[in-house]
Amino acid sequence: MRIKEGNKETDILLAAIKVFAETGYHNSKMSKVAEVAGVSTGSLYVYYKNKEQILLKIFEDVWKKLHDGLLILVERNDLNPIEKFDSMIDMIFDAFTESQAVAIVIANEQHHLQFGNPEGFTEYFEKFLKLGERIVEEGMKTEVFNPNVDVKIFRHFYLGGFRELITNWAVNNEDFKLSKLRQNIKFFAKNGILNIKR
Amino acid sequence: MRIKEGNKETDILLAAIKVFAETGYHNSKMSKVAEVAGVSTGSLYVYYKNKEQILLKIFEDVWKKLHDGLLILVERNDLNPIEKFDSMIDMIFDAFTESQAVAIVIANEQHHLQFGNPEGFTEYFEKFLKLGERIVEEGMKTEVFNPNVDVKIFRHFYLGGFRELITNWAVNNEDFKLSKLRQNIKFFAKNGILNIKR
Amino acid sequence: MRIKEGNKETDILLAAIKVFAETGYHNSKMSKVAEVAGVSTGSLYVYYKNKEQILLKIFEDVWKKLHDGLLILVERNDLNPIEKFDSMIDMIFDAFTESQAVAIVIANEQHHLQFGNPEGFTEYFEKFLKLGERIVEEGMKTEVFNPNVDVKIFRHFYLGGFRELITNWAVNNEDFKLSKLRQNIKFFAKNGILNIKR
Amino acid sequence: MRIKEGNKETDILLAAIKVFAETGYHNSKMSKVAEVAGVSTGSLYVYYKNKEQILLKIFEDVWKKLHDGLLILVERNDLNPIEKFDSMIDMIFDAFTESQAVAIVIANEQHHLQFGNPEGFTEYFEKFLKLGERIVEEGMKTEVFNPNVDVKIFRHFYLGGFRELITNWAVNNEDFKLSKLRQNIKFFAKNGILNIKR
DNA sequence: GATGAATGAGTTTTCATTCAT
DNA sequence: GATGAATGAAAACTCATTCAT
Repeated sequence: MRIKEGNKETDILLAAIKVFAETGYHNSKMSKVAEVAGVSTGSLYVYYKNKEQILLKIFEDVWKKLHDGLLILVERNDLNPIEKFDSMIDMIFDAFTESQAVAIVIANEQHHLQFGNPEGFTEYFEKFLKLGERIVEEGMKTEVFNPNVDVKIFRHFYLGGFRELITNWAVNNEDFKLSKLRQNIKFFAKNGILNIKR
Repeated sequence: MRIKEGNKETDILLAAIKVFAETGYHNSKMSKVAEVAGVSTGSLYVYYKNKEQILLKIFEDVWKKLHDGLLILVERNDLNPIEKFDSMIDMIFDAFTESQAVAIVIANEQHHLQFGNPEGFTEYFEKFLKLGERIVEEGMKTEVFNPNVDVKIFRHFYLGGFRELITNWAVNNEDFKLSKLRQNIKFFAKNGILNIKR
Repeated sequence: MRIKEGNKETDILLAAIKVFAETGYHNSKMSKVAEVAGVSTGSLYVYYKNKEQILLKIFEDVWKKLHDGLLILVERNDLNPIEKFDSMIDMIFDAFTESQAVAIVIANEQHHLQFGNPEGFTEYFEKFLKLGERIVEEGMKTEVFNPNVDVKIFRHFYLGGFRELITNWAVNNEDFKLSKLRQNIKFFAKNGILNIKR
Repeated sequence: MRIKEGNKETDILLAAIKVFAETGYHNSKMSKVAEVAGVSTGSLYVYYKNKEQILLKIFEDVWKKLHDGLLILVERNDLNPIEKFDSMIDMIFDAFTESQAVAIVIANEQHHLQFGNPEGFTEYFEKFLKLGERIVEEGMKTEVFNPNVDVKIFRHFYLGGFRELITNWAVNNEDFKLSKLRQNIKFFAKNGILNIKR
């Protein structure tokens, strides 16, 4: 019997992330996940009810981590809204650049999962978005952010932009330098493309 | 449920868009596409080599149309870069809001297709992006757009934002008014979120 | 492509009866049913939704046939209750001795199916029993049958006896001569139920 | 849900009877048996070689007990054949009504086991039947039972009737009163077999 | 003896694709 | 070109059984 140093539940999750990122969820075989995890196919089902539950767990972990981080950020009194906004972007940035594979899986499967499985999809995603909105709304109150902007539209827009960018980085990571990416994203979000002289 | 235009090739494509949008490409059955198109399953294979070719054709059509439109726009002499930029956004906006089903399919399957099938994926997508870059670069030369911005990063970012927004509109179309959406997108792209007094 | 003279739906059913009788429903593989039927496994699912539906169809056919036959018998005016009772026994007898395999399947799987699947189980079984009760009750009215007997108990008892006997015949058919079996069953049944004045 | 008698071997057997009766042998999981017995799955295999052996043990116990009881009955000199016959029916009746779960398991699985596993099946069943035959044959010699009846046919018939009735009682026990059932069965049996001079 | 995590062979079912008509 | 019955490879999932602890 094979003895792994690690924890099987985690091994399986990491293997699934890798395999799903490489082949896409629907084209990934459970047998491949088992092989990469170094366990039998049966063991997959000891830890996860089925294939979809593994995918849902990947999302749960990511969005919970981001949610928890953002929750702390939101409640800090020592930062002004712009600083919070920048920190938020850093946080998301770090979360997705930490693992390219996770970034790819999130980018590829979020829609399928979110809209095809509304009940099962992690609550943390929506909560995370709400926290992001709060930061923006705080900034609107102090008028550092434009109060005429629709927050919901803004959040979708920037999250989508973010996601696209990170995925492209994850797939073709030689194309972008991360530091430049991070800097550009912050700049776009705040200033747009117009060349305003200030 | 039957979509009947008289032309089988088109009927099949429209049926596929509808079915793929509803169920997702991987969960859609060819037999369902045939049923909706009002043809036999055998006929599907008279007009398309296989399931994936139908999906590729959907993308080909969308991106070719956008590319062709943008090509004309780029070469107009009567518009300044900002006007061209606005027109470009309108064009993309119209393309995706014309058919919610197409918008959903594009949003859901672009990654799978683009990265899982690099050879077969339509050349018009990349060409379309290049044309968009040209408009931005023109604006940079005349310094109405910020020349320090990385064009590639910018294009991914805004396209991603766009996509996310449109998909959410397509899925939950009661949430957003299209006119407001269009106006907000233009505004974000150009001005960002900061409340600059000008 | 194999061309069978017969009808595939019937071929599959006959094959299933044979295989289920030999191995028992739960130990029978669909691949074996397909092989015996001379079709591919896929074809099984063209004609039947799943394995259980095949089993249910076997029961449906048997009990419907018996029900339909008994319905005609019940309504005949030219026979007295004893004659009807004898004819009923002949009818059941013929139905089960016609195909040993069917007899075995019925004997082995009726309980599982009937109590494990109350909604899906054929209505004809219960209707058939009701018709049998009517014949007995008619005989009770004219007092050729003992009116103190509980008809429901009687019907279960004799049907169970019948079933057991036929199954044993089907499995070990050298042990019993059919004619003797038939004669004995009639004798038991009537001498048990007849209201003999002593 | 836990059945705890202190003796693991017995706990497991009782749990298996309960689970097999509820779900049917083939649909019952060993893990469920272990859970109900309040032991680990591993312990199941300490006391029984495999799943089938548990089932066989259930049958062994029932038929051995009936055999042993009938053996004593057969050899009594103080009872005439009719009294022995009545006592036999009471004995069988008591055995099966004592535990509804056992009755259901016997009814559902006897055929599978008996014919699918002729070597492993308990010898006591056949011995029990032989003893029953002896009682009937004794009665035939003294001509209280009809000597023209085939004893083997008779035994199958009445045992089958019995089984069917008891199972229906076990599944739907509100339908029949046990005392009435017992009385009816005795009546059917005797009035079918008695050699009445008319 | 007791445990229960791990196994992996085994089975049903699905569905894109084919091809004889 | 049009059909749709037939195919069969593929894959998710199950669960009795084992065995290191």
